[in-house]
Amino acid sequence: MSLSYQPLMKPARNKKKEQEVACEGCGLFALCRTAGMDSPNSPDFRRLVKRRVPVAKGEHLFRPGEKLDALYAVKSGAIVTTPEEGHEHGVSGFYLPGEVLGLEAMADNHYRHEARALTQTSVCRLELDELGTLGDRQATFTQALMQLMSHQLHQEYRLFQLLGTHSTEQRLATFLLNYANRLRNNGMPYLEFRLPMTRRDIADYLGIALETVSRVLKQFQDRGLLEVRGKMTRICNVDGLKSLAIRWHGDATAPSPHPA
Amino acid sequence: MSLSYQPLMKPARNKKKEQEVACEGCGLFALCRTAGMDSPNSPDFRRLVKRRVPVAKGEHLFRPGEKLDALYAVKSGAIVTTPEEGHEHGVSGFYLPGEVLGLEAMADNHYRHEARALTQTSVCRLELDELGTLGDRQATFTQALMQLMSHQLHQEYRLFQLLGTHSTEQRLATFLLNYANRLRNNGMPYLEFRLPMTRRDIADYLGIALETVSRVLKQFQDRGLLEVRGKMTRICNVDGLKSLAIRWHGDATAPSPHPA
DNA sequence: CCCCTAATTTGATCAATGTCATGGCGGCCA
DNA sequence: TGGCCGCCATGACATTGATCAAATTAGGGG
Repeated sequence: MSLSYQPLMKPARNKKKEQEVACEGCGLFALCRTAGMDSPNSPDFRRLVKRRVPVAKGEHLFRPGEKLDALYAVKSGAIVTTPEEGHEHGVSGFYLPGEVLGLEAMADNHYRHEARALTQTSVCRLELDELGTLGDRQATFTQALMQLMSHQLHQEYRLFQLLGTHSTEQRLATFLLNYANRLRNNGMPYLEFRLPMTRRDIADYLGIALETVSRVLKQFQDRGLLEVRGKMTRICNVDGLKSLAIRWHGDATAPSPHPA
Repeated sequence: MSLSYQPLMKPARNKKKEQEVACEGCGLFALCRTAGMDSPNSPDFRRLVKRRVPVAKGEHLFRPGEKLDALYAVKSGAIVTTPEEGHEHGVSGFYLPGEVLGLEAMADNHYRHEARALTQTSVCRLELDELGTLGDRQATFTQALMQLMSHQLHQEYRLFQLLGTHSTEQRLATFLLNYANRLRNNGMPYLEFRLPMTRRDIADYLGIALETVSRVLKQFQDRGLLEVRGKMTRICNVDGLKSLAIRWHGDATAPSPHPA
């Protein structure tokens, strides 16, 4: 492997400009477009979609049991969700720029999870109350929403396999590749990045002990697959990692979070 | 515990009359109703919904990559699905009467899994090609479909937690309770039942070794929680099992597979 | 009813990984 | 800049559960 690497730096101390995903790469794009994105400043559209709403680190998007009022798409930063009741097994998902939260709430109009910002984050809010104003575009909208849901459903099935059945090494390798690919889907740097969540979050998400996360990362590093310094992470040997990861049906590339 | 139990019998040798779920308990009910169930013999409805299609044991409903043409609801019997590629980690889901298959295929109009009958089974087929004939009921239909998908999405999130993070004992206890509750939702006997899948299927589904399934079941039996004889299973101590299972948000009752 | 095959049970062994304990580092605030 | 607190790394140890091997049982077809 090439040795032109810079050493992994501490994350910049200054206000880092957060990478923001373009609308075209966002899971809500099909919905926004239907909702009138062609004229993003029209009153109709602005009522339906609140763009770039800032969410401070640690702040909540929604909590379990709250009434569903909007779907969210992460624009920059990251969101973590934890399941309803017990904090016992903490983390049900990480949401990166372009990814959509809230779909599972549509069954009964109440959010199921707690959604919290892992860092300074901005999101777009799609106001479901305002759907009535869509008129004859509503059918198209519903169609797009359904595809989005079906897609997310399928993602779940796959993650599901991941967690149930595999070694810690496989889980972590898959997690890292999946993470990298999701960054890449947004046109962000994906071989060197900051993992915004704690080791404990990762451990809970993958269903392993947090010490094991540390150890396996270290081991990956010793094998030259990775460089890790705290939350900063660089993937040095993609193929090596891929060979450890669970074959994600044919390649290790995560599909983009938006359908079609 | 009461001792009025009959010993667990071998499943009857004679053609057992399969328990069939009523339409009202079926996940497709909202869709069928919209599609014109009020006159179930009308040509329109009969074109849209094929009822009680028999599927022989081992026969396939669909295979990965096939074009999505219909949603299925299990009417009696059981279906197992296995993920697309590798038979390596075999089982992604079991579907009991009233439960719906195929939703995850709507993202790109191709089935993702292989769906196979575990026993003599009958299903209802909802023909998606015929949706055009719905006319102005289509919006209602789409709405119901979306709720169904959201619900299933949420189910996935929960299973997900189950598999990732818990001991074999917890997984198996949760699996059994979940199974029992799904039977109960259909008004079927739910404390004594036949598990139609093999130990290997269960093991793959839960992400543990098949020998472990045997051992833990044995151990449950020794503790008086269960009686097991081959595939026949009787839950003797529900509360005991519940105390072992993962707290399935507040109670161990599985929600019915259909929304609202 | 018997036989054959596949499913299941059971036992022995051991590697993987969780748990507990401790020390160090880093980020954040005054 | 210094100190504090929470996150992280690492070591020792315990335990779970996978693997390998083999005996037993069940059930479907002739």
